[in-house]
Amino acid sequence: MLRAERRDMERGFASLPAVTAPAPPQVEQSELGLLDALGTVVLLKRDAALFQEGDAADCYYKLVSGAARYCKLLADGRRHITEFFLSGDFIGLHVLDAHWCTAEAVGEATLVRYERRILDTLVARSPRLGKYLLARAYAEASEACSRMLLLGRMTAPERLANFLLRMAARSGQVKGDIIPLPMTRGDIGDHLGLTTETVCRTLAQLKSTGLIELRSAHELRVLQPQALAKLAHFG
Amino acid sequence: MLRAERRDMERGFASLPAVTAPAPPQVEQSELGLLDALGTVVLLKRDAALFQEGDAADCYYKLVSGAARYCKLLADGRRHITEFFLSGDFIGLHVLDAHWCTAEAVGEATLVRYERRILDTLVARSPRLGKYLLARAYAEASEACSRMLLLGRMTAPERLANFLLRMAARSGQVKGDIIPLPMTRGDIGDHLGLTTETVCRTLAQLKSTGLIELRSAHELRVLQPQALAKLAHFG
DNA sequence: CGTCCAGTTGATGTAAATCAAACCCAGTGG
DNA sequence: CCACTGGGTTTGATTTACATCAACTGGACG
Repeated sequence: MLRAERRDMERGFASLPAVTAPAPPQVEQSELGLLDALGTVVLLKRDAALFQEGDAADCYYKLVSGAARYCKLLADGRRHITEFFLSGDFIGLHVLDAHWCTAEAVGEATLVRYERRILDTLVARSPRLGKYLLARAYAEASEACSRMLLLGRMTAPERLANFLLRMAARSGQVKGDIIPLPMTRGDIGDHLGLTTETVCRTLAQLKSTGLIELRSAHELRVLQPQALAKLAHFG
Repeated sequence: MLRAERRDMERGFASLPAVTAPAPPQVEQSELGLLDALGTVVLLKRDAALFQEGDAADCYYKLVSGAARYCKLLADGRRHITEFFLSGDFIGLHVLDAHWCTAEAVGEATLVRYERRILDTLVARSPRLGKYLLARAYAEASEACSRMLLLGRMTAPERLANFLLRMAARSGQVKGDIIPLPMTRGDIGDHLGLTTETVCRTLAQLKSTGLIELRSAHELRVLQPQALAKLAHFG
C-alpha cells in the first residue's frame, strides 16, 4: 500500500468534522491495515447506484476518487440528499442489516468494497474499534440535528453559506480557499431542500454581496470567510 | 422494582420504531436491573431544562412520566425540536462527551438520572449491550434521514400526517386510535419546520377532510389510518 | 370575575417554487 | 473546423404555500 493511500484512509475515518466529539485517539494502523488486503476495487459511472435503499448491507465502501451521494426518494420523484461523500470517506459503514439510503456516484467514481463480516470480526477483536465506531455514529447524529435545524428553520442564503463552509472544511487539502463542487446545482438543492433555480440565484446573490467568487460552475472561492460563517450561524 | 416499571424500561429501549433494524434480542434483565438500583429521581417543572446543549454528559436519563423535548436554538430565537420523548424513553444516552441538544420538559415530568460511568462499566462487561447501543444509534440515524426528507421536501399536511402516525406508533398502549399530544402547537411546529398557525390550520384541514377527529387540543383520534399513511408516504 | 395563555381563524405579505426562455459549454459528427 | 446537440446553468416572470400580523375564543386559575 502506498503512503498516500494510508494517509487517505486515516483521513477517511476522521474526515467528517467532529462536532461535539473530539477526534478520537488513532485507531491502530495494524487493524485498519487488515482491511486493505481484503478490499476489491469498484468503478462507477456517473449517476450509477452503488446500492439501493433496502439492499442487504453485506458490504461497505471507501470512496477513493470522485464523489458520491446518499439519498432518499419519494414515489413522486421528490428527493433528499442526506450527505455527499468525498474521496477518503466511508460509505455504508454505519448500517446494521439493510441500507436505509441509496448511494450513487456523482460523476465517475472509484471505490473499494469491503466485506462487512470482516469488520465484525475486527470489532469483536478490538473493543477500541467498536468504541470508535460508536463515537462516529454519535458524531453523525449530532450532525443530523444541525442539519434538521437548517432544513426546518434557515433561509436559502443561510443554508448555502452553511453548505459551502462544510464543504470547505471537508476538502481541506485543496490549496487556498477554493472549494470544489463536484455535484450539480440540482444535487445541492436536493441536499438543502431548495430548487436548482434558488441555489443559482442565491449563489449569485452571495457573489454580488462579495462573500464568494464563482470561478466556474463547479469551483468557487470564499472571499469573506468570517461573514460567510456569521451568515451560516457557525459557532 | 414494580412489574409495571420493568415493562416500562423494556419499552424504553425499544420504543422508537425500528426502521431498518429489527428489534434486537432482549438485553438481559440482569444487566438493566443494575441500573435501577443506582438511579436518582428528578422532577422537572414545565419548560424546565434538564441539560443544555454543550453541557458535559456525565449523566443520562429515563423519562418516567410526562414528556420532554430535545431542541436546538439559533441566536435569534429560531428553534428546532429534534425529537420528543415519551415516558419510558431514554434521554441523553447516545452522547459521547457533551450534549448536542438541550433537553426540556413539556409540562411536568419525572425522570431517573443515571451516572454515565456506570453504563460504561456495563458496556465493558457486556459486548452485547455495546452492540445493542450501536444498533440503536444506527436506527436513529436512519430515522434522522427520513426526518430530513420530511423537512426538506414534504408539504405541511404530509408532515403532520407523518408526525401523527409516528406519535401513534410510539404511544401504542393507549386504547383505540386516540393519540395524546402533550406538546403545544408551537412545539409541533418547531419539530416539523412550520409555525403554530400552520399546524392549527393543517390539523383543521385534516379534520375537515375526515382523516382525523380533534377530541380536544391535546388529544385526537385517527379516523382513516390508511389514508393518513398514504398522505404521510409510509411504506 | 378578570387575567392569561394556548389555540384558532382571518387578512395580508413574501420567500421560494414554478414556469419559461436563454445561455454556455463539452461532446459529437459531418 | 464548425454546426449541431443536449445537459447543466442562469435569469426573468409569475404563482403559491406558508409565514406574518392581527383579532378573537375559550378553558384554567387565582
